[in-house]
Amino acid sequence: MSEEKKISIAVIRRLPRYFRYLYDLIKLDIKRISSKELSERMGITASQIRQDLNCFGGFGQQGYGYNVESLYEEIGHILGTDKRFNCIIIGAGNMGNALANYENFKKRGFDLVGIFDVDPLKVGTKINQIPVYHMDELDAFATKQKVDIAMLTVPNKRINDVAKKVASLGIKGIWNFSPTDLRLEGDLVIENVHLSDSLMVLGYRLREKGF
Amino acid sequence: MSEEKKISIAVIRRLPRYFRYLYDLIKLDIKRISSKELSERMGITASQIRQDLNCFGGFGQQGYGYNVESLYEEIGHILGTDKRFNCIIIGAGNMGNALANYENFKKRGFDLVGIFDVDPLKVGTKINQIPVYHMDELDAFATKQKVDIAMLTVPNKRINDVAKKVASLGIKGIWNFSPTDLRLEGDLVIENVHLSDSLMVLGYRLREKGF
DNA sequence: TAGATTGTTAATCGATTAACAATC
DNA sequence: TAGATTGTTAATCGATTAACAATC
Repeated sequence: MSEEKKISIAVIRRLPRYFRYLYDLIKLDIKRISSKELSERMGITASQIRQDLNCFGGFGQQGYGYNVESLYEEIGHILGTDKRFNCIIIGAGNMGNALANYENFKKRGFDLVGIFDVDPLKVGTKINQIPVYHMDELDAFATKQKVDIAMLTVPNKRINDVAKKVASLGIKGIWNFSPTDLRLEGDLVIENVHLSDSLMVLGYRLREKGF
Repeated sequence: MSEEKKISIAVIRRLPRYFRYLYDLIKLDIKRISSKELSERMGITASQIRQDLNCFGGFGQQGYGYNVESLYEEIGHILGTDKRFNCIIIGAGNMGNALANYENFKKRGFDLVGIFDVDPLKVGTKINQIPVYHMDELDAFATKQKVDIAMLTVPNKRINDVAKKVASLGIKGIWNFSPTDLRLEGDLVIENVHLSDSLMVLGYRLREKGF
């Protein structure tokens, strides 16, 4: 009966940022850091850093601060960079291409195992050494090989059908690049990357400032 | 001495989402909608919708609800979809390519006017009919033509220099695709799209659920 | 007019910040 | 030991939700 306190999504979304800053500190050969110093670098409060980290454990030491290397490893462990996920990309257009060529994902534990599209010109080719299959082959593929995450870069009008298909195959994670908010049965985990939304907010903030 | 109440960023970030849902309603030929109905579609509370919209004005009518078409236009106006921004892409790699081919941006008021890279094989070509210039030409380009937004898809190690350059040219908006958090002098507006962060959060949430 | 639904104020909730005792 | 800085509790702040009078 684990009595875990639920960690808020706001905290979780800050973890990759801590992870990045700690990595930079390692490269700068900095061995230890206080919440105060880190707060100045990151532009957040020291209080928030200590609160956030204490959701997961007492990684620091009074009077000393945090050991950069081991804190980096702890956060990496929390984020699961030591675990591996099998990923597929559905939609071999420009965005799918960009994702397939993004080398960092593998480093973070995300292995691209297949790319799917309906275009006969693309099917049978490879992108960054990963084969492009026809969508019709997805069922068989997902049966043979465990797929954890589907990265969806299909045209907006196809997104709902594709997402439904993905869910039906038991794939639990969706990284959605279409502007549509997916609403699916079951306990899937969906992360949206709404690029247009981000750009429109940029536009709003620019005009708000009078530019 | 305008006594405007400051609108929180949380509200602003929800606007594009309202905008999308209203567009869908128009396509469904729905003429009016109450905050209650909309809340059910969007999976948020009716209270929040009414609070959000009232930051900008009383767009509804008691006993009736909101006129879909005119609310869509109001939010579009707030988001500035009727204004135009000149944009450049710096970094003609896979992600730059994907952005250059993203047709939706123009529809939302964002005009791509140039692409910049340092690769001599790319300079002189066109991507989606937009010329690729050498980075050395950026100064002259920005002098001749007003540039509002720079979309940065350069390798991480070059991001700080490129951002500094962009800022020095008086470009006020940065859409940053590198994992680095930019810290710049002056009153720039920066929107970050940290893809790896998003993917790592997806990984965390998957493991949290036991997948 | 009666019913519906907004606009808006008040209550609640959660997240951030401040403070400080614990302790290295 | 004295100084520094954490871990953690308490206070504050802001965002979300509830409630309801205003009004179409």
